[in-house]
Amino acid sequence: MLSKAAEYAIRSMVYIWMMNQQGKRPGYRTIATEVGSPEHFTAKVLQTMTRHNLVKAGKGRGGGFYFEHPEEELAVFEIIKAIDGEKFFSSCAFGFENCNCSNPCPMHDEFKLVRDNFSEMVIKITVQSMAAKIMNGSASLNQNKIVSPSAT
Amino acid sequence: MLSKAAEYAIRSMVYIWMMNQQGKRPGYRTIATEVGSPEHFTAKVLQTMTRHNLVKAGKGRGGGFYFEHPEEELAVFEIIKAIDGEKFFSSCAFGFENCNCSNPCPMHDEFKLVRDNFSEMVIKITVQSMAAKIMNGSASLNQNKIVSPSAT
DNA sequence: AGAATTAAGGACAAATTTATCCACTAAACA
DNA sequence: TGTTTAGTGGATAAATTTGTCCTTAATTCT
Repeated sequence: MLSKAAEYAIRSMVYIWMMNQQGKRPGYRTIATEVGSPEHFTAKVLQTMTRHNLVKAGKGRGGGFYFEHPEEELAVFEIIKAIDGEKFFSSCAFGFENCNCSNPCPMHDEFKLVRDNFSEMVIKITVQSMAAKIMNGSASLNQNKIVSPSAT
Repeated sequence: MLSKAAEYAIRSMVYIWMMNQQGKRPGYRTIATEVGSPEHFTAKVLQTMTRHNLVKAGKGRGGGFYFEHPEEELAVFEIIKAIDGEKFFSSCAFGFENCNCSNPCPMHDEFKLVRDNFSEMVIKITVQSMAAKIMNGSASLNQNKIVSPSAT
């Protein structure tokens, strides 16, 4: 499971990208509200994003977050690495510090498959591909925003 | 990534099973030393195991931990569930509380594959299958116990 | 029964992650 | 230049996970 920080980062980045498409640069308050994350913690997480140059931040009036090159695909992989480092992609289910083929834990081979599977997934999924799903209605950005047709 | 508690639990259970095969019932002190986990925390983790009836504990002299039915395969799945609950098997990478096919997050389909992959893995891997690997030398129980042929 | 041994359980402490607050800086605009 | 707006960075707090300690209960052996 990803950390809360990583989850918020991913959601925020998708939201920023979508708003940029509409010519808007959302601030962290708006972002937090829209993706359903704690405001100040989201600000911190976005600082990490800007420090890693995954997104730009403009200060002052008319500022907010934006992608310098929105057409360049940004993989979830990069976001996770910026927040949590590489640990997800090299961790051992048995808890070995240095689990590898030459000194494997008893789950190494099998767990490596799962891990590599996960890596492939987060490399393949991008901010753009997620935004596309949200925009065509096949996925949502914020769970609290369910549009129930039979709501009272 | 699993919690430390889950990692220690898995390692401990394999160790207990292997010692039982030799007619021994290790105590938590021995277990902690042998699997390289913090002594008292390991005791706590083993309490969880006994409460879930995954292993038995005998008090007093000659006591220690043991499997009542060592021939019954015990999947890692059961150990993880006892420690961390089901969250690993239903969690959402995007952070949705209730992510499902009818209201999916933008990573749902892909992440579900990874998750199911992981579930299959931990159902397939058992205490016995891991012990077998350790006993035939194709895996180790404790990373610090590397037997280097060229050691000084 | 008494001593020794071993797990159980509760209280507590340290470390990490998650979350909040505030003073500061940079930018835009009047 | 001054005011407003918006991100930055440091300090702090709350919550959770990880780890320790100590007393009690159960069991065995003498």
